[in-house]
Amino acid sequence: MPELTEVEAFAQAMLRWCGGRRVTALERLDPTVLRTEERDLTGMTVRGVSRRGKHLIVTLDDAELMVHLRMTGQLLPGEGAAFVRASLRLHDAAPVQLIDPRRLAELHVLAPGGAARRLVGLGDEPFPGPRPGSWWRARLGGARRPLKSALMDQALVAGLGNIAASEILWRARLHPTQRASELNDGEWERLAEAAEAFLSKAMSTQEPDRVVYISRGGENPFSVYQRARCPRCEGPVTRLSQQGRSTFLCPRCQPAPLG
DNA sequence: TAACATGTTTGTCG
DNA sequence: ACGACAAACATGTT
Repeated sequence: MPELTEVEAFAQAMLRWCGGRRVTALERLDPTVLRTEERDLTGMTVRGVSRRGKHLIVTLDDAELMVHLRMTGQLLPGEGAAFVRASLRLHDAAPVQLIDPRRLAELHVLAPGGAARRLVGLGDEPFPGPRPGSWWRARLGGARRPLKSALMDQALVAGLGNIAASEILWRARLHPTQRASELNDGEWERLAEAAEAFLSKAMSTQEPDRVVYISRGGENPFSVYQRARCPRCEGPVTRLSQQGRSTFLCPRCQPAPLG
């Protein structure tokens, strides 16, 4: 479900759902998602919610709750949803459910400062932007890997996933297999503008309290991801495989690099 | 039914 | 050190 913009939307929603509330219990309905438990949250008040890459961090009086939703995790206030793996019960507010059919999500209850310690090595934040072309060049330009692979490397830039990478490259008219180290300054600038445009548009699409990405049977909000035709040139969208993941591109708009 | 899935980690090999 | 690849995690969707 989530990449940077969805986690950001979840973080903002979490602040509305839990901000200033006192925790009455952290219910663990499935033992696999609760990976770390260094504190008992009972009685603590939620002081803030933030995001770092694809990690969501809830700050409490004497603890931090760090969540990674991985592929299929979601957060939703209420009770009785399908696939609830944990539930944060609150005083005078609906509980917040961690939902994850696939059970790959991670929940860490850490001592203060624990999240930052665990996130050492995570790359810099592209959002909120804008970031200039030189910013992207400084972080990705040393990689001789395909540009898409570098974009998704969380140690270089934090938060971009498989969909964002395809969408940003399409907007920038850059080919996914192009070596990152071979981009020129104009191409870095195009990447910078495309990233800013994609991230701000994806954020503006999010509705308060209804964080949605690709919804089953719903509209596809993307330009190339799982699309048949390029909305810019009407040409066919093609798919290739990189790092075992599908990359979508418009070969007309994103010409393959020479050599 | 087999292939695929918005993510990350670990191990292997070049 | 860098990078490509496969498998693993565990299960729903197409």
